[in-house]
Amino acid sequence: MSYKPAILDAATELFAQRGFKNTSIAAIAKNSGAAEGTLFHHFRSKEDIFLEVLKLAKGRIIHEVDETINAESLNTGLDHVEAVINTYLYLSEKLHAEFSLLFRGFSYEQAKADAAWRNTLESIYNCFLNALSEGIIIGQEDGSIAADISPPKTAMLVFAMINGLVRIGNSNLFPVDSLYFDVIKNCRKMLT
Amino acid sequence: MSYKPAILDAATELFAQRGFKNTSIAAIAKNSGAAEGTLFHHFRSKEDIFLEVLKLAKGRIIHEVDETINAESLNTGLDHVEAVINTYLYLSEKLHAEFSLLFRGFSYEQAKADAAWRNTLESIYNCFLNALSEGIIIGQEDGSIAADISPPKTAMLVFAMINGLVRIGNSNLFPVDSLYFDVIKNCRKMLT
DNA sequence: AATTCAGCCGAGCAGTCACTCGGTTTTGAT
DNA sequence: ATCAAAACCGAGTGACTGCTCGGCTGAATT
Repeated sequence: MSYKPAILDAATELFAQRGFKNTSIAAIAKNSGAAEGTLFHHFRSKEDIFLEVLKLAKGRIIHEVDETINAESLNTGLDHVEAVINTYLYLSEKLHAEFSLLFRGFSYEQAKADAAWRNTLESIYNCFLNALSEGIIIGQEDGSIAADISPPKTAMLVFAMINGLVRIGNSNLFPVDSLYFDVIKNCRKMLT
Repeated sequence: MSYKPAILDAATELFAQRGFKNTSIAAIAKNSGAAEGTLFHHFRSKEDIFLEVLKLAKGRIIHEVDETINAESLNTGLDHVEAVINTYLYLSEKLHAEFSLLFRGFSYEQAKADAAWRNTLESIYNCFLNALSEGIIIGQEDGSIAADISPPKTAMLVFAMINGLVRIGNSNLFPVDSLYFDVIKNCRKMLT
């Protein structure tokens, strides 16, 4: 048995809670049960650990999105879009640590200089953006969504709203749980 | 003359660009022209510097909002809401450093345990949220905005969208400048 | 039994950090 | 000119950091 999974689990939780700079190798070692030296047997550097953690998060998020959206029987394109929104809000709680990771600035700093980071982040965002965009196109074909809107642009605006809302909730300044129903209502207004 | 303003200027820029943990006292000293010891003559700690920087940002943002919104001659409540949105998008570029500060996680961590931090952040957010809310109420009275929506809830959703959009732009993953016009269009759909 | 090697350990290293402190210089009121 | 306070300086300190390295362990292979 290897400590690798335990290290990644501990690192996921700590990076999500405290961020990259505030998480020490010593803390990951302690929380995973491994010795400090063991971390560097499995990973090249602390940044390497974060990247692996982010890639795992990407896998989990994309897997859940595929699972949830494809499982539902969706009649119209509008239903499709609403299912994506609900999935995002649902996952922000179910995969709380993974989403918190995405709210940390460190990954975006890395993405500016490193393609591996950039690709991983883009994959996660595109997973939602493309699903929204496709839903809008389907809706425009079946008439449930207005024909005069741009699918990618509107997808980005819908995503900005739900992403912004969850981020505000994550900051603990204002409660946003009670707004989850209103999000759907307002998006419907934007789309029809 | 005191180095205090130069220190706050340098710190604002550095904290905005690199974040709290990645900005060293040495760097602030160098960029401001003061010696390290001088920083601790004017401020109790590095965190104290950030808090003062944040309070300055709060003052600048609130001042600009008052200036910009009150200067315009607004006919309807809907015009009022749109003016707030435009102001937010405009200020996110004009006060770029101050807004970047708000996209850094550090302040929100501090806000969890310290009322001074929490109050400062809440003031900035409420400055926009209240302006949006008031605009919606005026609009409901003059008929330019639908009567069946909740002003504070809808204000929060509009804010989540514009805040989310600017944050996505700030992350450098997707370009969002071309969406600024669509934001207004979609908000109008939500409100009427 | 012998060999091998991935996994594991933790003391130690070199570097960085926020902050202190004893002192000098500048300022401004009398 | 005197003097006290405020401003300023920068070498030094102790705590912490990511990471290395030489050696130990145990299971699999031959």
